[in-house]
Order: sequence, then structure tokens, then C-alpha cells
Amino acid sequence: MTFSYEYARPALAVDCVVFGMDEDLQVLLIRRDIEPFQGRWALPGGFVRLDETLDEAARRELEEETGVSRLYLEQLYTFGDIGRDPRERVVSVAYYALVKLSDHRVKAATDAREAAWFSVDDLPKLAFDHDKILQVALARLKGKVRYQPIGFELLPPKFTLSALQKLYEIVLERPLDKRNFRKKVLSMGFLEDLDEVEQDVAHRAARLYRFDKKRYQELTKEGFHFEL
Amino acid sequence: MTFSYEYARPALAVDCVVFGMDEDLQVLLIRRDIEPFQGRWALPGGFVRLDETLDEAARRELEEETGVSRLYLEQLYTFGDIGRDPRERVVSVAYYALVKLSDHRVKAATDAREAAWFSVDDLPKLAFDHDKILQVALARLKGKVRYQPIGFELLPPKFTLSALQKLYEIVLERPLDKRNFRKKVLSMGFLEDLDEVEQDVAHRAARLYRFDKKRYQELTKEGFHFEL
DNA sequence: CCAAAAGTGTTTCACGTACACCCATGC
DNA sequence: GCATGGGTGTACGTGAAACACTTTTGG
Repeated sequence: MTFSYEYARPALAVDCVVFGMDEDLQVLLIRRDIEPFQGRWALPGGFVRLDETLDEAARRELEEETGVSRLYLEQLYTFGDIGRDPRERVVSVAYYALVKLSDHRVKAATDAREAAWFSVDDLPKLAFDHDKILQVALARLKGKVRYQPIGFELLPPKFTLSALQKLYEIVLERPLDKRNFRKKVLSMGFLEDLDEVEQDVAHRAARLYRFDKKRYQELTKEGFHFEL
Repeated sequence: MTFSYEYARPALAVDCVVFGMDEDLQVLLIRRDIEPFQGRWALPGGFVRLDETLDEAARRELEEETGVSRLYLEQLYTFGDIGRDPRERVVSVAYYALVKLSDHRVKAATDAREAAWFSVDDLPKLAFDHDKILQVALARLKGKVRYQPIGFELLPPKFTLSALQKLYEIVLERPLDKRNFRKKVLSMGFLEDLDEVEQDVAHRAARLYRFDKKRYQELTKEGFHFEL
């Protein structure tokens, strides 16, 4: 069965840049099992179906290819350069996603295709223009993390202030002052002190906090503006 | 002649939100001369051809439908909801553009189609989901104008500080202090004092300035960050 | 001379930044 | 008891915000 149209149409795809935080910032890639770029690492993605929105397509492809399901997902940019796919004209709506690595560490190699996490500091050359897409995603993450509380999407539900600080230092690529950092994030008033401490550490255990999203939204309504 | 594909494809379009600054913030619309939404006002736009990038498609449609040519153009967001076009599935890559009204005041009604400027405070109900696209564009403009020097794209090459301030007051929807505003923008060091004054005004003539883009880029390289 | 907008400085306060030491815990 | 990271307060300086009067020009 084929589909015919009066005018030529580009194919429409979605591609996802999935970030996770470990010792450093990681990206989830899959190895292509068909030409073109067979064997090369690429962003998870695929073609958009007629009965699903772009967001739905992105979530479906992620689920199918990597098993990753619950995540923060946001549209990034649409890439439409003429020669970006050597087979034919393909326009790709890129998304970036943030996941808690604690939830997804194992699932990386579930499906038929090989999937793996790579440090953003040590990436292989990617298929298509996926290098470029990844750079745009990184720039967006760096920019957005400062004025939207999206960093918490990369952390487990309970985290220490040191873990939060380390996340910001990694994403922003600069050291932050411990006392000033704590003063600032605590003064914002949306971190709930859980009165628990981390377990099994070989030093003084740190207090655990959680991001109180409800409280954050209340504050935002009152005119509060997150910034770090 | 028709084009056939193995899988169904959505149609791919571009739509443009063109902003201009007069007494208030204006948007350029065209009246649809065919169904669906015949007679309704809509954003200029059209389908993407296979031999042009998305940016090129946006510029071509703008030129064809409104005569507007030299402008600041930036991709906004891609809209892909299922029922957004009643005929069939259409995914639309939206752009927003900033033009100097001084250049384009006349051309509004050139082409076959009727084109006109509307105040953003007094808009008609638009075709498709164009109301939504316009709201997203407005939000983007409001956000971006504060940390990127895009406001100058809305002003003539020579402008007064009062005109610049009024622009910011309109976009940000709040009054600004005259002395603080002047102090701040002048201290940034990319406004060139032209040693000229405006003509034909019924009061004391104000000095004219221009945005020194080269200087701005130098400063940016040195780590300077625009913010207002 | 009147109307209309241009242009100009100082004070105050909040917040960002820099900085060093003691504490708790596991081994 | 020692190594490791956790946790805490103050002083200083910069920059944002508030604020009112004089100047210039055309009509």
C-alpha cells in the first residue's frame, strides 16, 4: 500500500536527546542497525505517524528504542536542512529529555537495538546531523537550567544539597560556592527538608531534601522567579 | 503528477508571526481567500518545498504574501496537534519575525491577498490554531527581549532613547524609570551617539543613537552579557 | 510664555560574592 | 585518630531602584 499526494512532501521524524546525570552529564544513544550510518551511534528517534502528536511520537520512540518512559520532555528545535539525510528529505523535530538515572540505569540495553549512555565529554561521532542537534540541546540545557527548576528532573526524588550543587557545577561548567549556593536555594522556599539523611556513606551523612513542585508553582503564581 | 510514499506523511508548513512596533506592538496578518476559514485573518505561511530549508520557506512565504523582505527571523516552535487543520494532518514550523515598520508600512496591501497590521491588543479571531501560535510568539518575544538585543530590530536605524524605552515598556508591559533606563543602556557601551537630533518635533529635539552591532558582538566575545 | 518632551545625579537598600573553620561518621 | 565530606556566618562592594527639577524647542 502506498500514499499519494499532489505535491512532494518531506518525511517527518522526531529525535530525542536524553540527558541523565551520573558522575558527569550523560546522553542516551542507540547504535544504528541499518544503513545509512549502519553501526554508528545516533539519537533515538523515528518517523511521526498520522495519528499521534509530535510529543506522543517522541515518547513512543523513546519507549520502543530505549525502554525509558517517565521523563521530562520538551521540544527543542526543528532541523530541516536539505541534505541532512542522504536518502531523501527528512525534517526532524528534536526534543530533549531529562531522566533520573536511578530509574533507568539498567534498561539501557533492553530492546533489539543496542542502547548506551555516553558522557557528553566523550562522545563518538554521531549519524546524520545528530552532533549538531546534541550541541543545541546542550546549549538549551545550560541556558534553561538557570531560570527553570529543571535540574531536579535529573536527580532522584530525595537528594542532598551537595548532589544538587554538583549537578549545577557540571551543567554550568563552573564551580559554585557551597555556602552561597545553599543560602540561595534554601531561601527560595521550595526545598522540603525531609529530616532524613543519606545511608551507607563513609563520612558524615548529609540531609535529604525533595523538590516541592506544588510549592514552587504557588510561589511562581505569586510572582516569584527562579534563578540561579 | 502525484508523489507516492510507502507510509503516510503529514503535510509540512511554515507560519510566521511578524511583529512591528508603532504606537503599540503590531502583527502582520493576511486574510484567507480560500476554505477552510475563508475570509478569516491568519498568519502568513504555506507549505515547505523539497528544495528549500525551513528558514528559506519562511522567507519565501513572507515575501510572496506580504512583500516583507529584510527582517530578523527566528524559529519559534513546531505545532503538530492532530486536528489543527480540518482538511488533513498538517505540521507547521512557526517562526517569528521582527521588522522595522518604517520600512514596511506601505507594502501591507501589495499582493493579491489582503494583508494588514493589527495591534496585539485588538486582534480578530484567527484561522486554525494561529491564536495559540501568536500567544507563544508573544511570550517568546517578551522573554527574549530582556536578554538579547532584538528590540533594535523593531526600531529604525536611528532612534531616540525615549523610543527605545517606549518599546521596552510596551513589550514588557510595565513602566520603566527614565533615568535608570538611560544610565543602564548607555553604560552597556554599544549605543553610538550620532550627534544628530530628530527633526520636525514640536518640542525639544532628542539625540539620535544607533545600535552598534559590531561593538555588541565584540563585547559579547569578551564575556559581556546583555540584560535589561 | 506655554506646552511638551529631553536630559541629568544622588541616596538607599538588597543581593551577590568572597572567604575558613568545626562537625559528624565510618573505617 | 584520621580521612572525608557536611554544615555554618559575616563583611564588602556592586548594582538596582526610587526620586524631581531644569533645559530646550516650537507654536
